[in-house]
Amino acid sequence: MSVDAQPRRRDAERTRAELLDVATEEFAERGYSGARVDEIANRTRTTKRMIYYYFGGKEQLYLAVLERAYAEIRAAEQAVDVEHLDPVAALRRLAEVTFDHHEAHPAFIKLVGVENAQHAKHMNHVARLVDLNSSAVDLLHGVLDRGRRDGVFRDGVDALDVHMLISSFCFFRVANRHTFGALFDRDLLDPARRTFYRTMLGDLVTGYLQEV
Amino acid sequence: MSVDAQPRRRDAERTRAELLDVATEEFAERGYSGARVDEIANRTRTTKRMIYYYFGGKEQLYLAVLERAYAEIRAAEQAVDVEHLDPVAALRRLAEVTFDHHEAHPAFIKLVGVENAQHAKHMNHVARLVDLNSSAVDLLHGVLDRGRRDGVFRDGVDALDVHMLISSFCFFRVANRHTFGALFDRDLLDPARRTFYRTMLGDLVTGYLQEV
DNA sequence: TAACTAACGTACCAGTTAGTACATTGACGG
DNA sequence: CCGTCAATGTACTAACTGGTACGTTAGTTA
Repeated sequence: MSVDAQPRRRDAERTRAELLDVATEEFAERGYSGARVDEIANRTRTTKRMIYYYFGGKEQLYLAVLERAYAEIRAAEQAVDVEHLDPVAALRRLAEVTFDHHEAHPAFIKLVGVENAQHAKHMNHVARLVDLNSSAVDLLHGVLDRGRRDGVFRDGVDALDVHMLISSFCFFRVANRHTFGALFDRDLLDPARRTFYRTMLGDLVTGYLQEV
Repeated sequence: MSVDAQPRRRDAERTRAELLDVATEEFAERGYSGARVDEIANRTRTTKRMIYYYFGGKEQLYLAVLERAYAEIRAAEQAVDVEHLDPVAALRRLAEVTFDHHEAHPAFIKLVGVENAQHAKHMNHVARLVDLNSSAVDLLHGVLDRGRRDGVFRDGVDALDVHMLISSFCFFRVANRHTFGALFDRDLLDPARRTFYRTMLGDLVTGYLQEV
């Protein structure tokens, strides 16, 4: 049947990774209950049997997908060098990195939505995610502190609230793109408006930190 | 079997409404594919048969749920009297109404997420939603115009972008409550922080409209 | 009060889906 | 080159799930 009847090659790592890649797309696109293990398997070069062999079941596969997705985004954030920038520029930079990452990883955004739809019940089983994420806020905290000492930022602003502000803006733009587009006929991801929204976010955040 | 073997009462409107209510919860909680028609029916005083009798099927029931949810939120928004407030206060008021509504209607927020997960493909079949929603932005547009004439708001700010800003903040707080709580150990819906976030949103929006 | 119909209930079916029993094969150590 | 086992493939199944055929009943009207 198959034209390229390649002799079966064995590569545990590749099979595992391939399953994770396809499962990420599938869970992001169809949600947890909407995703089909058969469909995931069919889109790889291996079979459904391997999902159970490597992960144990649909739920554990989902968990592995979630864990890897979060690990990736936090790794990207950690790569940002913010020390050599003045506080205002550093804050803008952090906002922009989040902005860019959300735009570049829609599957991750969707997974966040999927996990929230399930009240984040799986996430609690992935304790190490907490460490990863708190480091993201630590970075922000440092910048705000520095800005306060320099007198360019006001007092009493919590880093976590700033993080929430940035995330909410970036998240909404990607996650609710479709209903927003349907209701208001505006594509929030239109490349022509990208720079504008990126700047708008920076203005918002720095503006908030400098309000009287 | 049934203790209260009440003689069967017939009430088409009530049966329909009950199905809609339960279906709203079910679709919001479990998503479109996660929701079960049997489960919806079991949680009402009627049977699955009635879903097909009144709505035609699972998909049409979902559509009816979506339509009603949107109609309700827009009706609430229209009730806001904004004319007698000065532009800054009016803007704050609009933001607060959105804030309150998001908090009071988590099921609606979840439905928005569910619909986006499906690329808003159902929403396009509900054309009249567009009218409802554009009126929400018209209100905002009027306030911004008035503020510009009074010289308290700067030029070049689009009402739809302000609407997006307000929505993103309110939406994130409700929709991503669970992952945010799991990762950062902060409940965004904690009543003790409610006033703070409500004020923060007002500060953000008015601050953005007054930036240099 | 008989006839009629909207409203409702029951029992079932066909297709789907997560999961598994069991057979097979490739690669590697000795 | 052979034994061994990790890795893989095939063929199922039990449970679920949306949908429906068909019968029944409450309320209304002639």
